[in-house]
Amino acid sequence: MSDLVEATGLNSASMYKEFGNKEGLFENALLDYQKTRLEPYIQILLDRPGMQGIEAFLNAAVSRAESGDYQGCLMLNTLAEEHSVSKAAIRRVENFCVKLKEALAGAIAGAQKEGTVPAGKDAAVLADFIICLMHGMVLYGRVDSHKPRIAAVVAAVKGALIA
Amino acid sequence: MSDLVEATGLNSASMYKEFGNKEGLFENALLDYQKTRLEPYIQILLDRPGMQGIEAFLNAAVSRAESGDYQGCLMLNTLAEEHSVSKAAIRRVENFCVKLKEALAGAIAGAQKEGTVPAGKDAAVLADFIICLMHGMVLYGRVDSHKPRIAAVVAAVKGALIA
DNA sequence: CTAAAATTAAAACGATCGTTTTATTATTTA
DNA sequence: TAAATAATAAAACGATCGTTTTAATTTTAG
Repeated sequence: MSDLVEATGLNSASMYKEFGNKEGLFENALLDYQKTRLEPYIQILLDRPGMQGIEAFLNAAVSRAESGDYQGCLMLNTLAEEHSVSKAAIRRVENFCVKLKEALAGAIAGAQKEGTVPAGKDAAVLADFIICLMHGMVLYGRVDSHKPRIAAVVAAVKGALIA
Repeated sequence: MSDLVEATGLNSASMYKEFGNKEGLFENALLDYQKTRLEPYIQILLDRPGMQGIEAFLNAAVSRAESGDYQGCLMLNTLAEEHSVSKAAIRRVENFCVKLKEALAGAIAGAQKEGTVPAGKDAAVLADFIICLMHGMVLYGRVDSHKPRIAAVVAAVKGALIA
């Protein structure tokens, strides 16, 4: 909170009046982050539910992670530090993951209708696989710069989809 | 520290005498965890550097994660909560990941000599891919029970290896 | 312009945390 | 057994943290 007071120039009393407490403020920030930063990526999948949308989604996520000012994903960092955030914040992460998984599974199902993904595959399993890899990139990416790894991982995702 | 005093029945002064401070104690615990809990899995890869060893490694990791008393991996949870542990602890995680990656890449190279993995693949990239997925399972597994997912992810790993 | 409401700065609060100290008790060593 | 060493319980420390209060200042409304 003292960091926020310093960084925002706001008064602590003002923030407590607006958000109730530290947890409320964080939950509010996390929701805003989801709506403004993350849901546009989901929208790509909803707008183009097929292989084209999936590729656009992956490319957008990758170029985001590769951009110079990328500081990490607030949503997944919240999950990583699960035990020091509120239950409501974790529920928000879960809610987001479900949303993403549904959008991805829908796009994969669309790709199956197009014929770009084999019909025999389970779209939900593939979606989980992709999300699992994205989580892995967040966590394993902390070990050292994951930038050289991203391309290989994306290639693996596409390979898993079409193989 | 107060939790440890309660849980161990030891005196705080004794712990400070033995380990210096909280960080030192944690680093010691993490090293012990690596040596006793994690390195046996690496040893599987070193003992049998081929597809057989890789499968044994994956099966061991999976059955560990699926066992009822599994509480999560201290090594990867340390990475997840990066900002609240010491730099030395993070260095330990990095050191471990490098060790694991080398063992995995060596086993994959062995599998390539056997012919069970296509010779054209980059063993280091495949190793990174597997480790990335394991990290993902740790993090994404927090969203809800990942047990139903594990089998699918392992299948994806094997598919990526032999495809 | 004046009164009410909101915002601010700054201090203070109680709680917790990592750590140290003190005095006592148990263990080892010679 | 006596002396030295180690371990213990318990209190106390300074620092930090989330939060509230107080009093002054600014903004808004009538």
